[in-house]
Order: sequence, then structure tokens, then C-alpha cells
Amino acid sequence: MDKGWGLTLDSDSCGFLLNKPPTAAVKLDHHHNNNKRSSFFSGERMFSGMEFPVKLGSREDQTASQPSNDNDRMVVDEVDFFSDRKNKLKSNSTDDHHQDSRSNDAMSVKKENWTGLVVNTGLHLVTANTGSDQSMVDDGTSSDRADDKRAKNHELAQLQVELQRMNAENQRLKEMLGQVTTNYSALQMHLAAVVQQQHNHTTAAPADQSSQLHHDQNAEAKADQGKKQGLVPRQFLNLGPRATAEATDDQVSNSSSEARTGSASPPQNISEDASPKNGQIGPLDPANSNTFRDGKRVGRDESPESESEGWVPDKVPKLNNSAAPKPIDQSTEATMRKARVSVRARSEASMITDGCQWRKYGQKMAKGNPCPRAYYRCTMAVGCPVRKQVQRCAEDRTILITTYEGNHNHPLPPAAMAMASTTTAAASMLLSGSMSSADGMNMNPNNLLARAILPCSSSVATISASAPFPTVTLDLTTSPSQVQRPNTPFQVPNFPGQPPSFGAASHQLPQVFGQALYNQSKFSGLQLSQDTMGSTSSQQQMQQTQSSSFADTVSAITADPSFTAALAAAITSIIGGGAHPSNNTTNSASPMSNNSSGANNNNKISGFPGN
DNA sequence: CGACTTTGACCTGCGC
DNA sequence: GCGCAGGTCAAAGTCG
Repeated sequence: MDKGWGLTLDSDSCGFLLNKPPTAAVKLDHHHNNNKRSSFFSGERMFSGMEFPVKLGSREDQTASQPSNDNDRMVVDEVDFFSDRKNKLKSNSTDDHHQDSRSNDAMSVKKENWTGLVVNTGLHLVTANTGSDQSMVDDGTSSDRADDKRAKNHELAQLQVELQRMNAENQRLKEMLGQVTTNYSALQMHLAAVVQQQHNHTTAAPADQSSQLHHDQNAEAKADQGKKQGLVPRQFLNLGPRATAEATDDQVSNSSSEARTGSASPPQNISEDASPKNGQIGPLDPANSNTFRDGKRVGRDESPESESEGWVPDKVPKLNNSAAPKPIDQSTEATMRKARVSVRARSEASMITDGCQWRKYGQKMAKGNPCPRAYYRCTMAVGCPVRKQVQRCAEDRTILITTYEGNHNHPLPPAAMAMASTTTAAASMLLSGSMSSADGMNMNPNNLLARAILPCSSSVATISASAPFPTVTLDLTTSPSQVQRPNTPFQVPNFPGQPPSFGAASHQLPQVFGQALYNQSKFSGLQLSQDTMGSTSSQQQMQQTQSSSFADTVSAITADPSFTAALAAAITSIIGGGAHPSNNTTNSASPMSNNSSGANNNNKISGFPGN
């Protein structure tokens, strides 16, 4: 009978194992076997001999009850149970556990058969262990030991079960976190857009004027440079081939302003940018084609690096000057365009830790910047098209400019989700905005985002929709508060998944968007780092008041019934449309398509005047 | 030994 | 056509 108790210990553990995945269960079993071979083995004897009926009943109880009650459970049951379980566990997966109870019933009916089965199946896994220990069994002390062991095993099993449960929970939370992060970014953009719209309506009389005012404010620095070169700060408008064609410089400014305001017009600019890619650009005017051609150049100018480094000026003239129309097919345009997301962050490290694995495949000295530009390729998946360029800002060596290009074609680790989702969302928005303009506001749910981002972009994020590569620049180096808009304090909390490196940069990823929102739209090259230039002092003050004002702003905005719908649409677009890019390789929909080869040619960074 | 970095060569596009 | 610049490739070297 003591044997039976010993058996119960094993069975208990086994009972716990029932809930566990096969692997864990197996380990436990082995462990138990080692510790309690004697008891277990005796158990087998018991089975073969006499005790099945009792065991059966107890076994059912165990299966139903789970670990906690096992201690009190009768040994007999466990013995049978253990044998059954062991055999089945080893032979089969966890599902078998459920079947165990069934089998137990069957066993009661057919003892001999069952035992025979036990022996056979058990032989492979169990018998070896048991065989050696048979002699061991039987003292009262052994039963005590068995109790202790059983208790320990029970605890262990519980802990393991709990651990697994926690792991599963953790996994779910991570997934949720990724989605939440994406949604959060979208919401921020939308919120910024709404705030800006409100601000525009309240402050400015005519939307156009107001928009221009903002634009002018934002672009002042740019304008200065642009003027130097004979360019107008409005280049942002130029982004779309159409914009240039349709609008003169002044008109361009107007259109841009509209986009900022969040009116229907904004998408136009964006759409223009993105539209070419999809070939949705409505009518391609020769002028458009021309502009588009310019766009190529602009695109290079726009390349985040160039922007960040203020290389723009040189190219800007080119853009304007490049009036020479060069007809380009839509398809060509599409191939040429590749959305990019540039992240500016302060970091001492040579490269921002974004959770992905990168392999350096090249390094070049870029004109106008003493710091070499490094080219990295994502190595987390064989065919992953994502590439990034890392270069320090010539103006401020502490600023690290990372430009992402392409969509990951593989699952991302949680740590990489934040960055990937952010960049993807930004790029998606950029493209989607273009999409919408071409097709019409309502065509794509992303339009909403585009609207949101555009207005924001004008003030906050830097979007260079221009030519080949529409680029969104997320500037983490500046304080979120915007010079232009005291009202809009979006300070984004830390990204959950954000790697510490960003923290080191002193800017959290979420801030990327927050700042992006605040940054003025920079036309590809025009802007100098206005962020750094203009707003530092005021921004700091603003930040202090941000938290309170932000809460107010949020509450006010959320109060608006329309906001809910807009928000839902934005989230939907991001999740459904925008989110996909990260996981899908060839999602052309996202701005970041893969034409790496094409990209090479297109990007040309004009010399950076400053350095 | 494999993975990664370094670095010069090569390709492509654009401006003059 | 030539030169410049950006971007990529791939051999050689380095590191764990």
C-alpha cells in the first residue's frame, strides 16, 4: 500500500502535467521518474496486479480537480493515473490527457488489456526507469519521502503551469502592445491634425490665409534659405508633380496650406506625391511629368539625410530650375518612388537600436558631410527588403539620422515593433494620403490619416513627398512643443517596445510622432533643422505646460463626436492598411516598396552647403 | 567556420 | 562625353 502512495506522488505530478504542454510534461515525468522510480515502478506492479478499479476512480478526480487538491487525493488513483498518463503522455500529446480519463473508464472495464497496453507503451518511456528502481520501494519512510516529493513536484508543476500561462499571457500582451503602439501613433497624428485645424479656424480668418500664415511661420527659416536660392519655401507643395504643374509658387503655397488645414485639399499635395507610385495620379500633365522629374531630384534632396543636414539649398534651385519637362511614365514614376522614413535622434551610439538585425553592406562619404553614411540591410529574414542609412548630422554630430526604406517581410520581435510600426505608419500615411488624393477622399480609409498627417506634417512632421522618395522625417531631437502652436502639446509617452537606445537618445519613439507633428513640413531640402533653430527656448517652456494642456486638448477633442469616427477610421486604416506593411514583403501599398535598385539611382544628395 | 565589417570597384543617373 | 555623386557589390579582413 505504501507503494500506492508512492505512486500517488507521481500521479499527482502527472495530473499537473495534464494541463501542461507535452514538452514540459515530459520533462516533469522524467524528473519524477528519476526521483521516484521505486514508487512509480511499484505502481506498475500495482496496476498489473490488482488495484485498477480504485485507481480509475481517483484518476478521474484528479483530472477534474487539478494540482491543488492532489495531496489529499488517494494514492491509488494517482498510481493508476500516473501509469496511464505516463504512457500516454510519452506516446502522445497533451490532448491525450483528456483522453486519459476516458481511457481510465475503459481500463476499468478491461484491466488486463489496459495493463497490457500500459506495459507496452510504457516500456519505451517508463519501463526503463522503473525497472531499475523496483527494489527500492517500500518503506514507510519511502511513503513520507514520496509525500514530500509529491508536494515538491506538485509545486513545481504548478509553477511551471503558471509559468507557461504567464508566457502565453505575455505573448498576447506583446502582440496587443504592438497594435496599441500603432494605433497610438495614428491617434496622435490625428489628434495633432484636429488640434491644428481648430487652431487654424480660431486664429486665422480665411483658411487659405491662415494656412499660409502657418506655412510661412513654419517655413520662415526655409524661406530664407529658399529665397537665397530663389526658391519659395513652399516646396512642400512641389512634392506632387501635379502641384508644381498646376500651381505656381504662390498657388503651391496655397495648396499646401490647405492640406495643412486638413481640408479636403490637403490630400492633393500628398496624393500628388504618392499618386505617381500607384499610377493613380490623375491626369499626368506634361507639366506634372516635368515636376515629377523634378521630383526625382527633389526626392533626393528630400532624402532625410539631406534634409537633416540642411543639404537642401543646393538642390532646391535645381528643383525649381528643373523646369525642363521630362515626360515620365506612371509606371516609371511608381518604380522610382519609394517611401522613406527618416528618424533623427540624439545618440552616441553608431546606430540606433531598433530591435532589428542589420548588416552593413556599404559606407560612403556623402558630399557635404564629413561623417560617412553607412548602409544597412535587414538580416532578420533572407529576403527582407528593408534597408536603412545611418549618418550623423553634419551640423550636430550628436544627431544620428536613420533613414528606413522598405517593408519587413518577416515577423518582427516586440522590440522592433515600435519602430517598425511607427515608420510603417508614417510611410503608409504618406502614401495613403497620396492615394486618397488621386482617388478621392473617401476611397481609402487611410485618407483620413493622410489628412491628419498632412496638416500635422506641415506644422510638425517633416514630409517630403517630393519625387522618387516621399519621405517622412521624424525629428526626435527637438522638443515636442511647437513654436508655432503653443496649444499643441503632444508629448508622447514612451513606446512600450522602444529599445533603450532611443531612451538614450533622450527621445522616445512615440515622441517621434509627437515631434514629427510639431515639425514643420520640410520640403525636401529646404528646411534646415528648424527644429533646432527656432523653437528651442519657447518649446521648452511649452513642454512644461504640455501635460496639462495636452489633457485638456485631448478631452476637448475627444468630446467631439466626429472625432470618434475619425479615430476609428484612422486606427482601422493603420491596422488594416498601414500595419500590414511591416509584415508583408511586397506591400506596395505602403510607401516603402522595395525597389532598392531603383532607389540607388534616384537618391542623390546635393552638397550640403553648411559643411 | 560562419557572420559581420571594411573598403575599393562598379553601376547608374544627373549636370555641365 | 566627362565628371560627380549616390548606391550597391563583393573580395578581403576581422571577430567570436
